[in-house]
Amino acid sequence: MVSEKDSKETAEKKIIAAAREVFLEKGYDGARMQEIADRAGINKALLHYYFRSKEKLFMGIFVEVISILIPRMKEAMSGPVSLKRVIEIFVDSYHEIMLENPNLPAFVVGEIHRQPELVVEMMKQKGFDINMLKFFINQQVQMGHIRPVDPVQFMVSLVGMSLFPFIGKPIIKGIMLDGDDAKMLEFLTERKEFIVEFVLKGLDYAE
Amino acid sequence: MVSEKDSKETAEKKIIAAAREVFLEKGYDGARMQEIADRAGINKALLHYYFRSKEKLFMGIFVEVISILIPRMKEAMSGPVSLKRVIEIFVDSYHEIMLENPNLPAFVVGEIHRQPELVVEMMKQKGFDINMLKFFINQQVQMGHIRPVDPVQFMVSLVGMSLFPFIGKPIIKGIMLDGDDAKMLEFLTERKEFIVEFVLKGLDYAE
DNA sequence: TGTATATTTGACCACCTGGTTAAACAAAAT
DNA sequence: ATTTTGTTTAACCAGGTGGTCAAATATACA
Repeated sequence: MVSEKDSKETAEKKIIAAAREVFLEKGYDGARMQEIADRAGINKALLHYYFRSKEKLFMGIFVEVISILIPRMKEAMSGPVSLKRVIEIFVDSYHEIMLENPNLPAFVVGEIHRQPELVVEMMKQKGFDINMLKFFINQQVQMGHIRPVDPVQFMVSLVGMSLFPFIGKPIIKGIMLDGDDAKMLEFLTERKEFIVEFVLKGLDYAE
Repeated sequence: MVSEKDSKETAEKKIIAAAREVFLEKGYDGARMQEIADRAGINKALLHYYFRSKEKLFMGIFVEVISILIPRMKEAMSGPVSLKRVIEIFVDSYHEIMLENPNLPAFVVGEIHRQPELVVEMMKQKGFDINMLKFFINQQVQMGHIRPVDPVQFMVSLVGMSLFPFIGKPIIKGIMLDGDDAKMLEFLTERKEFIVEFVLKGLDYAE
C-alpha cells in the first residue's frame, strides 16, 4: 500500500515536473507529449494513464502555476504597512519569481493571448483580487501621502515596470547592454531600487 | 507582362496578408499552412510555390513586422526636441501601433522567447539602436533637467509602462475593471497622459 | 495563331501527432 | 500460493502536418 502510493506519486510527479518544463519552454502548441515522456523517463502511454489528454495535462500544469503565482501576488498586497514597503515587497516578489522561473513570463503572456477568458476566470477563482490594493492607494491619496492617481494606472505601471525586464530580457541584454551578461546582472540588481524610487517619485510620495 | 506581375503580386499579397493574420493570431507553432491558404482563398500548394516552406513564409512575415516596427521606434527617438515631447511621441507611437495590431505584443513576446538571438540580430540589422536616446538622456541629466538616471533603466520603464496595458489587456479589463469595455477604453485613453506625467515625475523633470 | 512560360490546382505522400489497447509486470490482498 | 488490483510497456492507429508533383489553366510572346 505504501510503496504503491510512493511509486505512483513519484511517477506522477516526474510527469508533472517534465510537463511543466516542456510546456513552459515551448508553450502548448510547441510542446510534444513524446518529449514530456522522454524527459520524465517513462513511456508515452503512461502520460495518458495518469492524465487523459494533452489538454488535461496542460490544464493541470497551468492551474498549478497560477496557484503558485497568485498567493505571492496577494501577499504583496496585504501587509498593512507603508506604501513604500508595499511597493518594495511587490517588486521583490516579482523579481524573485521571475529569476526562479525564467520561462514564466512568456508562458503566461502566451496563455493570456490564447485563452484570455479562461485565464481571467482561473485567476478570479484562485482569489486574485485587487480591491484591497485599490482601497489602500485611495487611502494614501486621502491622507495626502501621494497625489491623486487611479489605482489601476498605478498598478499596471508597477507590474509593467517589474515584468518587462524579464519579458524583454534578450532585447535589453542584446541591444541595450551590448550582450554583456555582467551588465545585465547589474541592470537587474539595480532595477529593484530604481523601480521603487521611480514609482514613489511618480506618485509625489512624501516620506 | 503587366497583368502577369499584377496577378502575381495580388496572389502573393493575399498570401502575405493571410499569413500575417494567422501567424500573429496563433504564433508559429499554432499556425497551419492550410488555414493560411484558406484565408488567402488559394490552394495550399500555391503557398509553397511562392514561399518554399512554412519557415520561409514565417520569416518573411516576421521581417516585415519588424521592419514596420523599428522605424516608428527610431522616429520617436530622433526628434531634437524637449524630453517631454520625446516621451509623448514615444507613448503615442506605441499606443497607435498596438491599437492597430492587437496581436502584435503577444506575437513579439513569443518570438523573443522562441528565438531570442535571431530577433536581436534582426533588430540590429534593421538599424534598431538606442545610442541616440542614451546620449539624449545623459545630456538632459548634465543640463540638470532631470535627476541622474541610467538611460536603460529609464527606457525599459517607459516601454514596459507603454506595452503592458496591451500585453495584459484581458487581465486588466477582466479583473481590475470588472470586464467593462467602457472602463477599459477610458483606461487606455487616460493611459497616455498618465505615463507622461508619471515618468516625468519619476525623473524629477523640471519643466 | 501556336508556342513557350508562368500560375494554380487536386491528388498524393511520408512523417509526426495525440491517443488507444492488449499484454506484461509488479504489488497487495485473500 | 493465487487471485486481484494497479502500473508500465511495446505496438499500433486514425487523423493531421508540411510538403511535392504532374497536370490543367491562364498569360505573354513569336
